[in-house]
Amino acid sequence: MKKTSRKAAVELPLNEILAGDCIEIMNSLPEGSVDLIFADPPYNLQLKGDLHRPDNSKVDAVDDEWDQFSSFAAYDKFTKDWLAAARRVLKPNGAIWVIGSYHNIFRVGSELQNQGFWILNDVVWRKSNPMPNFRGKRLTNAHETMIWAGKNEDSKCTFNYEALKALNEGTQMRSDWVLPICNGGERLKNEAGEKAHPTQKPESLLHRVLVGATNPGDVVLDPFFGTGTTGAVAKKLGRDFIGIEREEAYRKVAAKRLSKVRKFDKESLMVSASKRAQPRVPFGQLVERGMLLPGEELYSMNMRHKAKVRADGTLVGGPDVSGSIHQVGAQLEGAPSCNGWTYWCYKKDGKTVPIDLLRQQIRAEMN
Amino acid sequence: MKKTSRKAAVELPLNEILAGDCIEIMNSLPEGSVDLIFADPPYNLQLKGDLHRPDNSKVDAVDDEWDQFSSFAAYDKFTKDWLAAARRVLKPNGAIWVIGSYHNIFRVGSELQNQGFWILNDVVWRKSNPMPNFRGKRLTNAHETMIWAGKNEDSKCTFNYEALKALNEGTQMRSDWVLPICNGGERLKNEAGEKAHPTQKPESLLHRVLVGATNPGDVVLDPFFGTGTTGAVAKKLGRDFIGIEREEAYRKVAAKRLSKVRKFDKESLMVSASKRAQPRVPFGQLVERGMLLPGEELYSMNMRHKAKVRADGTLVGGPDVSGSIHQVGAQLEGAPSCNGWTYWCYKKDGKTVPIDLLRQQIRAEMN
DNA sequence: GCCCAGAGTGAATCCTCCG
DNA sequence: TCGGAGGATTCACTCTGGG
Repeated sequence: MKKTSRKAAVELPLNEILAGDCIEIMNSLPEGSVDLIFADPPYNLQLKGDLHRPDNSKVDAVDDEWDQFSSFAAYDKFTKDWLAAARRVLKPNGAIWVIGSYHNIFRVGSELQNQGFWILNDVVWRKSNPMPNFRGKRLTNAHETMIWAGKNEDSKCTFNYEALKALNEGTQMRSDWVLPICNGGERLKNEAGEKAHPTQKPESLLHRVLVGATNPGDVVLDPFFGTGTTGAVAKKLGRDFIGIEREEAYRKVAAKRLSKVRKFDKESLMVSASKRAQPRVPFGQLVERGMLLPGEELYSMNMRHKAKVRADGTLVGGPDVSGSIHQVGAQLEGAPSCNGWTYWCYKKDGKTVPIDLLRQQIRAEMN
Repeated sequence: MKKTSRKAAVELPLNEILAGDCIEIMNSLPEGSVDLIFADPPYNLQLKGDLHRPDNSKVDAVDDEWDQFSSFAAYDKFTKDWLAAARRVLKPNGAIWVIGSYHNIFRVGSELQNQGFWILNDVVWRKSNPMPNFRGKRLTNAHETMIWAGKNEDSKCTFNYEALKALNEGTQMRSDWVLPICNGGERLKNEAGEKAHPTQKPESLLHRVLVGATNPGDVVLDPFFGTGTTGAVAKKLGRDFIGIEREEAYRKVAAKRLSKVRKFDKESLMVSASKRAQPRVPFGQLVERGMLLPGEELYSMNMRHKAKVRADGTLVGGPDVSGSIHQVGAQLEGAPSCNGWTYWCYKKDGKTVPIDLLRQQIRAEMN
């Protein structure tokens, strides 16, 4: 761990719910100290009158005071201010996720781009059990949109490709996620038995976000903490969280919820890693260690080319064709690049085997 | 039919492809004369270097001159101008559909709202066969977003609720549509056998839009006509169209295409109706949804082996034994393959129950 | 004519370390 | 900071050609 991050960690109020306005509080936190922000800002819903189901029961609409904005201009100013404060507390390689609906997400997305955030993906949360459209005047509003953006164009954001691929049973995770809405036992109730928050997000959604975009020990900030879904999942997954919430009622519910959450054991938090994380093995080492001999011939995967190993770990593939395993492979194939480890094979007991097997052998010994 | 609409219909250049800049041409058309606009504007992709597939083949990038803008400001001005012209030609109860990706859709959506359009839904086109993310650095970009908006807040826009419900096998049409991308025989080629347009949209998509948002005899305008998918589907469905296209090559391809289209040609309908598949449930979803917890132990059917669940939906069955439920099962049994769904059980109230039960639960929810 | 293996391809903001 | 080299990375579908 680097000294700077250790220092920041000491100053940060970790695993707490901070009371107050998120813009003021974020501005009071040290600059560049947070790995990830997950934000579920007010949606600026402009509902006209009450909405009734066909049986005349009233739909419990999102009409709380905090969700009323007089105009797009006011909402835009609010968005601009909290995004700027959020950007300030992010580490240079930090990222942000914002969730919204068509009422607000276009304003948010535009402002993200205006401030220099770099959009990595927009992600659709496809609700498997949405509320139907009772009036039959529109399509069933069955999804919400999340924007995933880096602090800058060149931010090296965390992306656990292999872990998300594993979550999706071996094929790349797509930008559309099918997950149920939060209800049943997971949906928090207040003392009166009503839902404690109008837009509580499901933990499954946050699980995927945090597994994919953070590592254990990372600091995750949620400026609109609500009932604390972000904090609950962060705690379970061994990430630190900072929650900011203005409403006392929500803070109370969230605090109670978090006190009951336990972290998963360490082994289960390990996640499938990519090859990129493994130590580099120079091809020359195979020759030095006698696994391949100078003068020995290698064959291309497709058996169309061959090349000879030299004592210094380079290959010769013909007149004027020599260099690293990658360079010679690329040159023979007329390709811009080539992974020599998977391209070249050697003869072993009459069979042709990729040289990558020898690298794996060395890597195994290193553990 | 009202007198005004009869008059406008006479003056309008119906079922033609107009050559030139869409802003100028729209401004030359009579005000308030069009029922629906479908627009597929440039996305402003801002691609940098080349991209290669893992097999070293080069991805044919969308690098056409018409998609180049010098800045967000330039793109915003373009958006503002064409949307204003579009709004002028719309009837008071007219509506617009705009399709885009995260590169441009937030700019478009904001400007729609700024000009007074009233968003009715955002609709996600979930591609059943998208291009993967070849470098494994992001999520597969598997969807595009359409915005459906009325000219005003109080526009009475056409919405054929029952027709869409029928297209969706009797249940309300949702805001996410699963449809394949345009390829195969539908994809138009030029004389050289290359794709005639880099971003041709599938007819199935337009079929749903026009069935849901127009009536026979309505006038549909497409200011970025391209190869004329909007016109082709409009003609099949007995709607009138107005196409505007700047590039002569596209106009020629579109004209040829349209000459072959016959009214009530039902091909595109078949595609959208027939696309139904048993949803795949990844094991990882059981973990995300908290049906199984990271750290929890699973037991083999025969009770000879056990394994621990990890946060990314993989199992650990011992040192150097980890991977999917299927892989770990196969490895522990020394078998070439294994159906993890029926092989693994979990403890529930003291009894061991196959995890497949949990999958069935999820599938049941999806219907 | 049928089947199967292999090649081709799609709106994409797609690498990282070391010197 | 920049340039060069190492080397990691793909899903669903269509079409073509050979047997």
